[in-house]
Amino acid sequence: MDLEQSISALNNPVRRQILEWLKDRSNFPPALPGHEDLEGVCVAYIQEKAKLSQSTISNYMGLLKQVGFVVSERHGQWTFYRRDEENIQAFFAAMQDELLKP
Amino acid sequence: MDLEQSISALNNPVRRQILEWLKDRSNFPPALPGHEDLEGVCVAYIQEKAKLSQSTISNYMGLLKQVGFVVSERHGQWTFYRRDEENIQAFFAAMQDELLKP
DNA sequence: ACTGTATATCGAGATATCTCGATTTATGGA
DNA sequence: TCCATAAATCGAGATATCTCGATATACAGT
Repeated sequence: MDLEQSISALNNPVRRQILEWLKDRSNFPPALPGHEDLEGVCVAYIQEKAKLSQSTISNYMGLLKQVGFVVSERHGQWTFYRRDEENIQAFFAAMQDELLKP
Repeated sequence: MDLEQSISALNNPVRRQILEWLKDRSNFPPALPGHEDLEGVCVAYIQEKAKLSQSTISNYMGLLKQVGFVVSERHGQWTFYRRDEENIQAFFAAMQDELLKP
């Protein structure tokens, strides 16, 4: 749990927005045939919604993954990203521990 | 409550450290004669502890004030800063509202 | 093996943040 | 009024972040 990097990862409105979107799979288009039972969302769907370049979104997802806010799973040519609720909560716990009194 | 700016303000280890220090007045030297009953800590004390330049710390305190994490009170030539617990908690509430599921 | 699609990585220009020293402003005391 | 001290503001160089297009890699189907 690297607070420094975690805060940095959240210090960007699009990355925060992506984390919000990932709360609910239905924020994205339906899964392609064969992907129905896979958790997570592929990069292309996220990119389409965020309207930033593919490389930017891939980079963003890498950052979010690095600090543990999301996990990725590769299936064929697709990488599926989903939130890691436990780590997100751990971040809040650490943050509050540092910043809230006492 | 501007989340964007608030996160930005926290995206710096020294500023977070200052907020931690301000939890407890005893992290700083004793108040000067005449200041004993004033809440908060003057910029010079914070600067001394943070070991950064006067202008940097003044700037930092300005940022923290702008997002409401601290309030300032002027007494003579001194500006005393102290935490605004209510706003800090409001920040966490907003943050959790945006980032925690559901 | 070849082609096409999805993602990751690289390199770079534009923009923002960090931090400083110098200067300015505000205040208090002699 | 003049000087000293505390804090705020200004201007700038160094460093980091943002975001892109181009390229590389991984995989699937023909």
